[in-house]
Amino acid sequence: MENADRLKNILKSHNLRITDCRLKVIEFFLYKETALSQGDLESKLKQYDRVTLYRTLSSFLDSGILHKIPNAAGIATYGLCHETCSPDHHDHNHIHFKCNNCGETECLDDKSVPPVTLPKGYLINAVNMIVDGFCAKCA
Amino acid sequence: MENADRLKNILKSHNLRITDCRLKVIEFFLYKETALSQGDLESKLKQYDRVTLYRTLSSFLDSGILHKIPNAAGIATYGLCHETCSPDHHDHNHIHFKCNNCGETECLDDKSVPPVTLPKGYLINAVNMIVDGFCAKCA
DNA sequence: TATTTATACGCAATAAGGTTGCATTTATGT
DNA sequence: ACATAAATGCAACCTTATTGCGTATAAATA
Repeated sequence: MENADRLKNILKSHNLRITDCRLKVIEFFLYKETALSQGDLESKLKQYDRVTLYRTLSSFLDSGILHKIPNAAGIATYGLCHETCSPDHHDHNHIHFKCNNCGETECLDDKSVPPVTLPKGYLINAVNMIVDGFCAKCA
Repeated sequence: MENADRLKNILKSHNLRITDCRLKVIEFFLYKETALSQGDLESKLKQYDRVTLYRTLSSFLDSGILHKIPNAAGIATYGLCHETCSPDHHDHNHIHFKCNNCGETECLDDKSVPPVTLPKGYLINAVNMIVDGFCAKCA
């Protein structure tokens, strides 16, 4: 099946070994289309150890498959990167949206973050925008 | 001393009892002028129990003295609210800046978040912007 | 000012998230 | 098929987050 090949190619292109756990995690992200925390993975992929999932997320973060999404809850959440991201260069300019009803966080890939200026002397590395409210399904 | 009165008035105006711990916590926020986590408070205000500090932060959050600042680290951090904030209505439109060198997060009260538009069907409650890079001191 | 009472505090305990070390298993290059 | 570097699972530990409960105390009231 070509879908399986697609998943494998994502790993290959990021120089990661192909393992069941990694394939399942990527598949889950692609299926959900929302930001996920380690807890989300643990409850859905019970066949894998907490630590394995933790290290899977870490390796995906390092290799540019996932990016961390800031939130106020104090729980690390992750979103899928664009194809254009690599370990040394993340290129994210989209808005993150958190729904206060269903609790899901999603990457609005079509919505780019407006330019900002900072006070004199500040150097900008990256800009993150998190909007909360009600998503299209919950509004 | 009038400074003490200022601190007490902040508590009074938010309908909170005046206690040593609460005064010290507010004083610390005013002094630091940066966002703080519970861990920051614990290491500086060792005379109070962790739980007391935890509940102090909670009550300040509920009463509108503090607001939570999203971050990618997975640790809850808090910033002082404007005078205009109340329990039922937070009015924040400033940019948060996280320095990748000194690690401090600050509220750039003078810098307002640019307006954003979302896809059809979305309802916006609040917009949070976190910029990271190097602050004026570390650049 | 003394008394009452609702609230805050400190301690103990627990849950959950995050992280590391190590022995075993497995993916992949030869 | 074999060798080896990497991934996994388990145990363990640390930090942060959170609740219950008895005691202490701020502030309302008499």
